[in-house]
Amino acid sequence: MLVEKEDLGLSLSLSSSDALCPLQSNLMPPATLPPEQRLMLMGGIDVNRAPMEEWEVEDDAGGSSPNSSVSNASAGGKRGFGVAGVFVVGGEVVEGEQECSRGGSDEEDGEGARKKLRLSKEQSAVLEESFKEHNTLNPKQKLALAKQLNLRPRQVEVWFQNRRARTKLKQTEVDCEFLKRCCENLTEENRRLQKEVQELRALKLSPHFYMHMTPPTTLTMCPSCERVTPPPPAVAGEKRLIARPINAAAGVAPPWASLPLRPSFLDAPPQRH
DNA sequence: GGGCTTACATGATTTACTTCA
DNA sequence: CGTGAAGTAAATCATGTAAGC
Repeated sequence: MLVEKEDLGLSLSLSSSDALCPLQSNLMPPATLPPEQRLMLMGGIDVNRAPMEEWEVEDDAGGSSPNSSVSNASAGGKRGFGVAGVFVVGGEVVEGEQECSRGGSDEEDGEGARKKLRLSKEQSAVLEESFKEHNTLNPKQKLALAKQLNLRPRQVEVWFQNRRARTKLKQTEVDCEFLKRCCENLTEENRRLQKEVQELRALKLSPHFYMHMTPPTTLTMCPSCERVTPPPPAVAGEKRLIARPINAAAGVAPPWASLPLRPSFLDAPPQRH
């Protein structure tokens, strides 16, 4: 869904703008407005509305690890949880309680099958904002957010897990693109330098080479950057071999010049809490 | 216009691992 | 040091939606 890509700023396609701004991929603004179509489909109704009592009880420990399955939605079969409220089923608004279970389970096909929960625009926006502030949640924050959004803490937790995973995936693609471009530029640079070496060798074999060569004393090298400062401008008509900074010839930019800002792999690894 | 297929987005689950008390 | 709980990443599944035919 194209529009929802924008919602999360998580388009996995590597558009040129993505490649140019890799470090901002995590900071994409949340979508201000999802499509009207979606709004119509959702009917402006929060399909995930769940009674507060459910999660307030089930998340008593403040944590809901996927492995502590007794406390989460996977209890009782592969997945199953009741959601009371208003639902959109087959395009119709249905009111009441919906038994939510894995669609693939044997006993749940047909009308009783769980509709996939979709977070509302507002819920997604709040989660996005929260994710921008901190991409992990402590139990307190999780509970507060769940309460604010009328979701179960487990849903908030899952949302953050998925968001982290997909952000990382996106960043990995950006990093990959960065390295690819780096490789391409270095290959090009290598090709250019080899050509230059060939030309110099050809010149060296030429009998006039030393006559046209600038005395080495006119070249000064910066000790820090190891670049050679060119001598004063040549007299008009005079041809000289001039040492110059790499890539200064032919207006060739250095390999890194056209690359985006620091990719994520140059940053320090994230600290675990 | 409706049905079918396909691709994609995304919520949810499972498993393995790490950290910490 | 061994153990269990908690948290997370990674892989994967399942479902809803849009687009193309």
